[in-house]
Amino acid sequence: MKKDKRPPIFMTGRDGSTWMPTSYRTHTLGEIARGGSELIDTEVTISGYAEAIRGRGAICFLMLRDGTGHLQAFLKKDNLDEESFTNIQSANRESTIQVTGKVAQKRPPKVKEGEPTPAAEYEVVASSATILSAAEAPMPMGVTDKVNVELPTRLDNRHIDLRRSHVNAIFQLRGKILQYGREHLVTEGFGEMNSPKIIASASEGGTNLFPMKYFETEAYLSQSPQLYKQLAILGGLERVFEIGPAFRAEEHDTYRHLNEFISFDIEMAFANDEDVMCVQERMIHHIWKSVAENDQNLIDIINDWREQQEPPLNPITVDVPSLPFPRVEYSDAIEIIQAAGENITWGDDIEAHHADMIAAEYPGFYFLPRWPMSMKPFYIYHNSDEKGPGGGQLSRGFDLNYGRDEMCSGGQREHRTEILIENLKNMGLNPDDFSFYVDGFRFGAPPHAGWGLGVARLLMVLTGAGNVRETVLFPRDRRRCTP
RNA sequence: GCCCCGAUAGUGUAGUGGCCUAUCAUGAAGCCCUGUCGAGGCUUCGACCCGGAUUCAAAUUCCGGUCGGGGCGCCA
Repeated sequence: MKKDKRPPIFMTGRDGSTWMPTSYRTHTLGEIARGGSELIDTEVTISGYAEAIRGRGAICFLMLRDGTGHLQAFLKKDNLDEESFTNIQSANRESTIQVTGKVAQKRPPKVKEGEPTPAAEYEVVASSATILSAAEAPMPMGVTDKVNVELPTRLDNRHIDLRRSHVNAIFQLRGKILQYGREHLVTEGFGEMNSPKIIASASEGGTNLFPMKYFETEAYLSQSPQLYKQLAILGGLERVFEIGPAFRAEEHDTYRHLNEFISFDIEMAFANDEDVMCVQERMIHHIWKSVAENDQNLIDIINDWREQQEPPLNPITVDVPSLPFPRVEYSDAIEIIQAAGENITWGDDIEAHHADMIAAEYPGFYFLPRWPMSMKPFYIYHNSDEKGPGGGQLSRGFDLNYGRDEMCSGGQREHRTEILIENLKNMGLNPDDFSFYVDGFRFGAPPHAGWGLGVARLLMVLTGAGNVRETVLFPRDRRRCTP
């Protein structure tokens, strides 16, 4: 490609980041669209997807889209060779096209008398143009068409669905959530780790695992990094986090469950449940605050789309939650649900429709600490003097909810070996099966706590998505294993 | 595992036994116009999931199948 004559100025990416010019473009579309006045008469090379190709005469308007925005290229038959002109003019939408030409201000549209003239817009007047890759027609689904496309069709064609601005924005925001989350944990001294996803046995019990063949023996896909995070803590890493997949072989089919999901986990030594709840609320606060400060453009893109729906959806807003988040202890939650007229007793699970009742009093994020020990896994800690109203043993396990939906569960972990073994027995598990884990506690173990947060569910809250499949690029559910 | 629901052009839909040679939008093909502005105008193309049954007549009713959707249960 043509070498840019500019000194090394960097392209501007979509979020103010610097993108180095590449062999296929000297500028991004967003850069020219936003900073066109500085670039007038500059020769540029741009590349993108053809979003609309209009004009069948001696002129052609080519609307291009790349990862940073949209820009029109103006092609005039006289200005470039006839073959390229004809090819572009008859190209299908979504073909990828490269254009070289000079930046110019667009001719202002005709406005009715009395109406204000719109802000100046820019375009590239093509001197040459090439189809990099021709798109076939028709598309399996439209990118800019106004027809609604159903989720299964979108997921079957996710690579095309992702070209739609609001879908693209959701996944850019996902990256931001992880970035800001990491950023925050690092400032609190956490280090990133990875645990194995191939495991020899059910690490916790309680959920169905996907069996797999590991050479000659049977193995499973990991349901959670839980036990390995703890082993890292026992080994003295003090503060760790992991962002990685978890697999559950449950045949559920709801808007919030998937069989493969990304869990954002932490584990922290010399800490209890309250300590790690504080880490979590500070982290979520940091994520929301950072999105509000830096990424309103992505929220705006989603809102543009929501406004165009029929009927229009309410705009989403990034409301930075105030600290601390409410703590609604399990026993109090049961009372709230009972007061709402529901037949529930201490020891019952709090289901989604129950959570609605709590959410009515505590909109937004709230913690549900101090669940009954009987409802929590064997590795959750308890103080024997902490009892519920009927005398039931309380645990130091907690959930984080947003509205009706569980975002996270966590707790202080049992670090006392004898009690750990007792818990396993009480829950009908054989301690011998967990020796690799239990033995870790025999040689000194710090009290510790941690949690696991569903990234896609958090992204649902941030983007207003009504289905977790919206916030996972290639979701794996009961029926879907492709693409 | 349980309970509902659905399947019509590439996409999204209308359709409740004959008016269906199947609606509309979007799309695609072509033409006209045009420095266009989610451009506009005209023409054309393109579909009833599969098998069986009822009926003079089935996209429409019934049975079976396949595929899919929603909810619940289950689920650190």
